[in-house]
Amino acid sequence: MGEAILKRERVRDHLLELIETHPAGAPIPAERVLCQQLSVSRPTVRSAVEELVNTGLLVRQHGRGTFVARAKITQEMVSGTGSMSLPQAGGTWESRVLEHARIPAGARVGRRLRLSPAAEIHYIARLRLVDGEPMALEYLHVPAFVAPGLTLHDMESGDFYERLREHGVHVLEAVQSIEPTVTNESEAALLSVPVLAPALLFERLTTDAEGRQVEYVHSIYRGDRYRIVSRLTLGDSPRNTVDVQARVGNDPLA
Amino acid sequence: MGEAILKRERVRDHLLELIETHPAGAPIPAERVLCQQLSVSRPTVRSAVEELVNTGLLVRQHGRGTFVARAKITQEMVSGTGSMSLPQAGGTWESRVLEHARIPAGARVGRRLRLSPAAEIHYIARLRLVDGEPMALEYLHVPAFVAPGLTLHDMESGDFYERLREHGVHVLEAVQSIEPTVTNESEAALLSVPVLAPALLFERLTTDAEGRQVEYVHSIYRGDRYRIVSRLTLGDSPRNTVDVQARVGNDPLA
DNA sequence: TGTAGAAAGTGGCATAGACCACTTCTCAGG
DNA sequence: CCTGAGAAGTGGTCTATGCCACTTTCTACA
Repeated sequence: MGEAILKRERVRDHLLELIETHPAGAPIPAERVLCQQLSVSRPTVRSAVEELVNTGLLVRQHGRGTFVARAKITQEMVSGTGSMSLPQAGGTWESRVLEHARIPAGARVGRRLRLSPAAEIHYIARLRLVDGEPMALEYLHVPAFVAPGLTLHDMESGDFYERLREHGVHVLEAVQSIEPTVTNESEAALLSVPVLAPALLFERLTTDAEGRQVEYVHSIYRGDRYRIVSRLTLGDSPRNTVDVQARVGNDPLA
Repeated sequence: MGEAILKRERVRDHLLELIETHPAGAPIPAERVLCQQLSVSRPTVRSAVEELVNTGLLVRQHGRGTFVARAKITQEMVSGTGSMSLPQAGGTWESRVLEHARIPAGARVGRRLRLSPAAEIHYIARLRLVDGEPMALEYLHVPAFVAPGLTLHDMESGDFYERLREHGVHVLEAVQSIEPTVTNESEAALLSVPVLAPALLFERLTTDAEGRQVEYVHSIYRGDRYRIVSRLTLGDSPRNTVDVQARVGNDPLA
């Protein structure tokens, strides 16, 4: 086991050296070149490269080449107490509303929001993009009583939480669940990734100072672009933060 | 894009059907058989199977065959307030102590525990196994003042938190960070997985009722065996839970 | 009757080659 | 000077084939 008998491992180790000695965004030799250098076949090289692409260390681009993945950017999604900012990474975020309706909560959402299934809620599904590239799907559910006159524009704009505060709703946040998952067909289509691509699912239940559930969010984030770090720090100053480390953009060059 | 032109995708879809129609643990046709049935080459079949193995839907066993992965078992790791149980999944857990010492906290750990770098702590590194199979690495750091007379046996046994309570330390728990990572060389060796295998890293900082940090834990869990679901529920009854969904054992049969 | 060994079936690794799709660059023609 | 066509280079997919390693089963011998 000590020696690297497998050619595939030998190739992988060679690639790891290249990755360590090259700056982010630098190209590595073409697959056919690596074949000659290491005296292995192309499928073997491709297999090794694929492994490192899956772990996020390399990036492949069709007619261009293979590159060392760029460093990840840390962004803060939720910060401080009672104030929330929308996730923003090193790029231009925009939202595209896919669906918007005022509907009964239903069993699943009603249970989470502690409403009867017949209670009315605002429902909005939106696609979030960075620099025009799909990044996440968000499904928001807000009880109608929280914001009776909520408009589409209110939910679309980043000022949603400020609007709530104007209504006397002081939000406290609870990240309820974060888990790795894979995309289903519709999610894959909307996010422009393959079916079964790794993704991150989170459910967030937002509570106000009086213990009322004021928002339930269900999100699917592209796993090839995001890493989740969830922090809950108790102690002197209560504070919840969720950092999303994102690698943004297809351009491997700085 | 609508049609499945790629053979690889056709094979994958066929496999997904098999997975849905077969119970967990059931074998799927041999690779060479699938080649004939679907009129594709073996590398193509292998590529599709590999994708589903990576996403955890299939399990391969060398001389035996390929099987539908068994359902995941949900286990509760932390439950209730002020009481903590060690993670236990559908199997026999045991701990193997790798290292144990009373040492200065150092800069990194000291900062987390709010101690001076020179302050003494108990340090213990242990390997956790399920049914004899390595599952996780845990690195515990406990300030010496919390439990002056702490013995190796205390830390090894599951009664650690009860022991603390006897000392008048009422623990409150905060899951600080959960993130996907990959194994480095030493971790891979200890966990019996390949280098760069997917893994879950968490850091846990335990705080008592007076706001003192009483424990800092740094853990590496095998990503091929675990899924993390972190829950923080505010509301009527404050309660933190962390569920670990584990698939245990190599035996795909019930 | 019991056991050792062969045989068959499985996944694991690797090769050589072909063709396609996409990107970039170059160079000739306007 | 600009533009467009083509060449060259890249990764993407697939085939056909061979051999190895591991597991299970069955057979033949003691």
